[in-house]
Amino acid sequence: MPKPGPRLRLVDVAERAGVSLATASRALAGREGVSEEVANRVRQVSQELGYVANPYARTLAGGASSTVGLVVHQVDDPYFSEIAGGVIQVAGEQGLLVQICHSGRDPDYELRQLRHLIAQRVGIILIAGSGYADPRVEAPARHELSAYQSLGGRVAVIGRHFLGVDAVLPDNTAGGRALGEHLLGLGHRRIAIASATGGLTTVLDRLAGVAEALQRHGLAIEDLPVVRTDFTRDGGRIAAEQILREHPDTTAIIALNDSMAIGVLSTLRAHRVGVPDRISVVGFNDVSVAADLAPSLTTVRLPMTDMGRMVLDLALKPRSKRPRRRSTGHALVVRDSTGPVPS
Amino acid sequence: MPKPGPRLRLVDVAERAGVSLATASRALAGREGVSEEVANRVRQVSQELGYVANPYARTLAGGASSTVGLVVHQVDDPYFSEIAGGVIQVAGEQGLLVQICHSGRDPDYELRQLRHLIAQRVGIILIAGSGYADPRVEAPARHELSAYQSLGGRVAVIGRHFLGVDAVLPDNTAGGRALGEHLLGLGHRRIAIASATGGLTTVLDRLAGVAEALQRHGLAIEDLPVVRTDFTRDGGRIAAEQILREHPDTTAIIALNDSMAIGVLSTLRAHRVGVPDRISVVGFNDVSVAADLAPSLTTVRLPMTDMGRMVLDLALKPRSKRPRRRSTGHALVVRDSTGPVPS
DNA sequence: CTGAAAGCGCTTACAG
DNA sequence: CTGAAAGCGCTTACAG
Repeated sequence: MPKPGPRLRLVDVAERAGVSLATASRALAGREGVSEEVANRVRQVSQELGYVANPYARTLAGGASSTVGLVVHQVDDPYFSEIAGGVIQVAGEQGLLVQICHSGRDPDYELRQLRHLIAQRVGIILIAGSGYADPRVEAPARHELSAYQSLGGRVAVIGRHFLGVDAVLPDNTAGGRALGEHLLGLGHRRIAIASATGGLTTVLDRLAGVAEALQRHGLAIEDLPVVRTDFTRDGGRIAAEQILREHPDTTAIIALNDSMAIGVLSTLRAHRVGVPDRISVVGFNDVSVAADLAPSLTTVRLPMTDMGRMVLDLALKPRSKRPRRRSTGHALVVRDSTGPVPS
Repeated sequence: MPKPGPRLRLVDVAERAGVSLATASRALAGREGVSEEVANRVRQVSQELGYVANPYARTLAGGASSTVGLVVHQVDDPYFSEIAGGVIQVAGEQGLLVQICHSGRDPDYELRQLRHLIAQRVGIILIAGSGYADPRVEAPARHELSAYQSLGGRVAVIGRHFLGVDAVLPDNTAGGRALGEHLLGLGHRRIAIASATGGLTTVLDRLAGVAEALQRHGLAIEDLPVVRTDFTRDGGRIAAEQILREHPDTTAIIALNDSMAIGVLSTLRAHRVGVPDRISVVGFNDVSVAADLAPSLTTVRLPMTDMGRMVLDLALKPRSKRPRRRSTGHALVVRDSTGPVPS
């Protein structure tokens, strides 16, 4: 493994500016106790020389760590890559670097990644993946992160976690309700749900929203087929196959995210089932390709890029007494994959 | 910005193992000059205590930097997010952390990111975006990187660059040829090309491949309409609109990547132009959604995830006298978006 | 407001 | 094979 080489140091800047190391350090850090005049001179010299502090030395000496660790389930899932895009934007504006790692939707692996990030002394940790419905699953991570925070680390998450930290909360329940209302409004009653494993709060919340909508129409979600696979296109395919097989009279399928919806559409196409003529399909998230599918996908839009920006913004604020919460808002986007129930 | 807190230090491990700091350091680094017995004891103690070296101290002291910087045009472009996925996999296996930054397809911005990465003293720099056809565009980056390498940094890239570094070369020309042959074999002659700006080597190489195929059939690419927009869905839409307007007799459209092809398909659908009945469409890359479009997309598959793995593998090897080159291979994937020329 | 000095936690010549 | 010591490039009390 290579090592970084010699470069311009702070002493060089200090010498050129005719001040001591300490003064140069204070001037560049923008700390108090340096006359405006001297501070300006130092900054100017630093500029001219193109000085950039060695982050290893700075951090070791007790200064700020300028890197943020971002944990996603999988970067090549568009939901996460859009979030990552938002995080990277803000980081770029702030001169921070973003380290991305995968959790692979596995709490143990995620814990290991967290520990690695902490051991690497990143200054900020962002978790973008869904929380787990069972608080015990997150207990080890919670402890790890609270120790990290008590040492000055900052943590913020996307989704409903049991981590006791600042959070950006996607409008999952309201979005689920909107989807349910939309389909019910079109007359659908035989609705099937392509869901991911029940262990995730994202899944529970979206389902809860759907259940609310059903309830208003005197229906119970318990009476609907809910097929649990996972949040991928393959998961959607498997779910659709099962729904077609076991519930052939289904007129609408709610996929709990767009990837699954894509898999559902693909399977329906393979079976020559017309969408939305025979079955309407909805997704969740509005990943950018959703508009370009055929038929284009009715879904709930979550502002993923903004969510990425928001979560880093939260972490950039000093820690508050009680965890902050920010809701994302959502929008039902009606496209061509839904239509009135076939008569 | 938070600072990392106190943690287990190497002295603690050394004390517990009853050896000096120096010996402990050598033992854990696996260097020579420590008896097997002592080394094992130190490693064991380190394990038990869960010691992880402070990377800032280690790097500052002249040790290895264990972070790799990855520059992509845009993480939320599936081509790049799949590559990033591969890089992150290998990094995870090696205990390395990956810092991702955007170049935004802007050479100046890219240069700034590169400088930032170098200033941050990452040990490895990976560039995933296309090279520029004009070597002068990359000259500043080339100088920056060669200084970086002479100080021990490692660099590897994906694509045809003028950077004098190890490279993974996507099979762009051969892929373009395959696409051309496929369409020509189906009888198409009035082929239009939805291309990105000519400044990128990726574009030139893919076009060169198409040109070769045409030539074998006695045709010249100069006689075909080549619309230059950019490598996005919107670029594809704009190109398709222009092609429909100015070359209404076109029977096949080659989009130079899948994102553009998605835009092309979307526009053709909006105009109720049958695919492939009236116009065949092909893309390039085979991003995962390509198989799920309607109609599913005929395209050239590039092993993006593997490319990510390969490029980091290259960088992990010691620098060689002359830059290494690895070709990726490709595969023509024929799906439903192409068919015989309409009679 | 400014500077000399200690210290952050490692690695690596330099002695032995 | 092993250890004492210097040094990496910063920041931050501590004096003045």
